[in-house]
Amino acid sequence: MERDLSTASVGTRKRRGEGHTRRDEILVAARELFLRDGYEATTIRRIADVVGVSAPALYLYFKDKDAIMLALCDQTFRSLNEVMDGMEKQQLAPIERLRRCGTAYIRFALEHPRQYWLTFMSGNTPQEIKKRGHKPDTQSLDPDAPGSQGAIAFGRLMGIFREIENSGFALNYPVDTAAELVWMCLHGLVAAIINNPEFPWTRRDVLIEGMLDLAVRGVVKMP
Amino acid sequence: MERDLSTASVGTRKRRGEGHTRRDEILVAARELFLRDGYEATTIRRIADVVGVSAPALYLYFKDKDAIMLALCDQTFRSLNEVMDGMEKQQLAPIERLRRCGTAYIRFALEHPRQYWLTFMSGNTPQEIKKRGHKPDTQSLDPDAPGSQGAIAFGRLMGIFREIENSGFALNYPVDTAAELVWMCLHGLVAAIINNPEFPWTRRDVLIEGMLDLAVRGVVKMP
DNA sequence: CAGATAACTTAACACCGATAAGTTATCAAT
DNA sequence: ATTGATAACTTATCGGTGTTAAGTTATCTG
Repeated sequence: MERDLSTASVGTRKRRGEGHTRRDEILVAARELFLRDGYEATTIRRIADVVGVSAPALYLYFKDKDAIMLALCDQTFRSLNEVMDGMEKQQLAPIERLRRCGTAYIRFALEHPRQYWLTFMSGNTPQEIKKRGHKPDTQSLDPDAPGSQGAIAFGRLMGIFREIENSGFALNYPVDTAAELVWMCLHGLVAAIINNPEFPWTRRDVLIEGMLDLAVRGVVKMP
Repeated sequence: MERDLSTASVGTRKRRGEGHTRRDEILVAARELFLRDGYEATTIRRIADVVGVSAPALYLYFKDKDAIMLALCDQTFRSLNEVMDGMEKQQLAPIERLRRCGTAYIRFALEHPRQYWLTFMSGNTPQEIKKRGHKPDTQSLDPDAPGSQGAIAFGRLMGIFREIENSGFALNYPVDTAAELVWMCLHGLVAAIINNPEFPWTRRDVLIEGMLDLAVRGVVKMP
């Protein structure tokens, strides 16, 4: 019924050193299925079917189902970080940068709701992310450690607030508090939408713009 | 190892008209297990064990596992609504009422974090809650219909904004959008704290007060 | 050509939510 | 007091899940 996710050259066993290519095939298949059918409905066996391999074979490359999801999250957030990188290279007034980064953050979350849910809302967030403080020493994180990309993205958002402070804007709160409040606003928006996608929210773009206005206006003292 | 959730008089079959008491027993047991072990780890069989009946017996009282969850969510909402009711009886300036309701909401969430998580953040919220619209005509809802309590709670929030508008304040957004934005702010705050309790947040009371300020100031046009 | 071993498969386990079909206790009416 | 209906259950089972153990096969190295 949906056997169109077929991979080229099925039934072939990988040669000696080529296991990692199979790993990549698994990730490609898993991403497709997770996005199409959701986490619960995507089973190990189905992923294996698409790859063209038996179910236990996946355990050669991943510890368990969650590890596959985690790897996908990392890939996803890596791309968010690239977007943020691009934003950081542009020369912008810091407030404008905040708005754009906020928009990018929200957009990204809404475009990858499951990954966002898993890394920021599941409560199963790997401890490495949780314990690692914010003011997160972006440099000190191993960017290849699974689960670290989410923390890096988060840290980058926080960095913008330091920049705002350094460029002489008056804030209604200490930077830390301001950053936390604004992030909580953005997170609240995407969390609500992601968790209740069928809810008849008012127009999404209005909500996004409104929340950004509300957050910036609430935190930055406007002259 | 944890057989201390035992119900009094196990092994007894209910008399003819008393099925509903069994239903309540199931809900008590389910709540305890869901809160302690989470949604996935709480199985039909385990609930049945605690209640002291066989697993299929639960299907006499609930359509499926989600229906149990739905009933529990409703109970939680109901108690939140009772708190809100108390707030509505006091005569207050509408903006002050908004602030107090917000505070009550946050306090409720932080005092019952697991229940809050289960109801608002688990992602397992049954579909009936999701589908039910807001703009909910509070009167026209049957408060006993499963899933209606959430809509009632939301409707109450919108009512406050209508009240604010009627008493001569201008809003930056239509009432429904305003209500959504403010709720998202509050939800973002409690969601962040609940999900990352170990995170080195700045002072909690400052965050709460700050978020309320930010939300009210962002939505109500101040003269 | 002979191990060694990476890359797999088959079989199975313990569990899950859910259903079908049978059983038992309790009631109302005779 | 007996009967019959039926509410309140139980047992057996289904098709599925994630995961593991143990065996197989193909490829590379010496």
